[in-house]
Amino acid sequence: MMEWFDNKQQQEQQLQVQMEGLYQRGVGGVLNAGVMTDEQTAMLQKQISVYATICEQLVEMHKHFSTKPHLAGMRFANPYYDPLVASGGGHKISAARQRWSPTLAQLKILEESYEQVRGTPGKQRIKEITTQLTEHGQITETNVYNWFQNRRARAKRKESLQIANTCQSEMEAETKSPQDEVKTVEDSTSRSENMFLSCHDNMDLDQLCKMDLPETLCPFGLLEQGDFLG
Amino acid sequence: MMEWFDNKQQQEQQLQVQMEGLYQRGVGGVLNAGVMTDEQTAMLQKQISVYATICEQLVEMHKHFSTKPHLAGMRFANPYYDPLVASGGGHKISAARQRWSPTLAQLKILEESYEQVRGTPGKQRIKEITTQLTEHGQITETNVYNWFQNRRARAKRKESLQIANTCQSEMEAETKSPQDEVKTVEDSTSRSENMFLSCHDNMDLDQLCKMDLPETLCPFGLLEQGDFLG
DNA sequence: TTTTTATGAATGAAGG
DNA sequence: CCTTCATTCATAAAAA
Repeated sequence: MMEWFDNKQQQEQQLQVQMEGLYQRGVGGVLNAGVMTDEQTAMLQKQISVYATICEQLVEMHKHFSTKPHLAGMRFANPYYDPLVASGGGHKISAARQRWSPTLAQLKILEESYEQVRGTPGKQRIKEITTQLTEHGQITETNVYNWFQNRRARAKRKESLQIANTCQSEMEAETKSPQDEVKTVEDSTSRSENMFLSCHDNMDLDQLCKMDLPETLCPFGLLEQGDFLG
Repeated sequence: MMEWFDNKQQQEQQLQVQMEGLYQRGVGGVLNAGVMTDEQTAMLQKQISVYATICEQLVEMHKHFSTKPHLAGMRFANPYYDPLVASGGGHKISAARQRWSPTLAQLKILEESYEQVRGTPGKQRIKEITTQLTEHGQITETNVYNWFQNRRARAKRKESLQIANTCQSEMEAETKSPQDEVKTVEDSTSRSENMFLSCHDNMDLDQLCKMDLPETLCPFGLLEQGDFLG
């Protein structure tokens, strides 16, 4: 793992050096009658190939997500997400997306409603509550629906966790039931596990490479699948 | 901010690895050219700029992508189907995921099929699609069936909510309670639609073009917005 | 800051 | 078909 990183840095340096000659000629926007060595040319080819390959993936992803109806329709519902509008300033996209969060007044009503109808929220009931909560802030039926879903699910989970813990306490440190272990570490494990897996996800390119794409982007051809493994 | 940088470096590492692979393989064709004309060099610079710019976007996109195994492909979430692991022999990482999740290629096909047949796919059609999708990853007919069921149901629900929500937003635009300040950001425009946005929206290519990124990848600098057309 | 927690939201699957 | 549940993802808020 570490030697791989060092190797990477070494290559980066090498790449940097090779680029310098080119860069000097290219500064200022006007090209002098410079001559590139074979090495430099090869380096450029490699770089373009790499870029092209990754770009092909990006194009596919973008195409794919653009064809999602619910996403496509959403884009123009919010001016901030409209490319034509958003291009005005150097805004950050991340700042724009903000998930709903109940106000204190809303939360109070929600909790009361949850106590009343312990079981099913009911579709009509959702509408009622939503209408009521609208007076205390922005809210949608989806928000209410999700809130009840999560509220019930997490109450249930907490309860089962409680039982599991008491059982475990009674048994002391004798034998740990596999069930307890699963439930205890469930949430905390998921994140780190995903982080670990994400490293592999970076190299999950074969699926994307299978998709047919125009070859106009790169004159040197695209990378083969085996090339990613080194 | 910091996590973005880390992710960026991670992506760079991946890039280097890919380049290394290419380097070892060697690039045929133009390698022995020797001298390039200014026109060719300019073309190369332009091309690299284009690729680098898009790749920078990919880096940003990766931040959202890498933590979603179900989008990147389930085979890495399930070691059994990972070629790298499976071919390596008895090398288990952890308990495999129990729930099916479509790979990116599968999703693409599914969405296309969904667009084609708006109604119920039919048992025979399901079989066809399943067979087709098998080439892109582990999948069963039940998975396909469920996917279509959910896809249809949620599209329907979202549509109805969409209408109700826009009407609600219009009515709320005039009477804004001070409680809303908690949720509102710098833009005064009503954006209750944000609640419906998924993380996929961050991957919008148009949006990613707006982001400012370091110039480490490309020695010729990144393209401006208008440069994509030329 | 960085890490942890709480929670809104997305989604595969099951029940009716 | 529709609803509901269980799990997971992602992020805002809180803690360290």
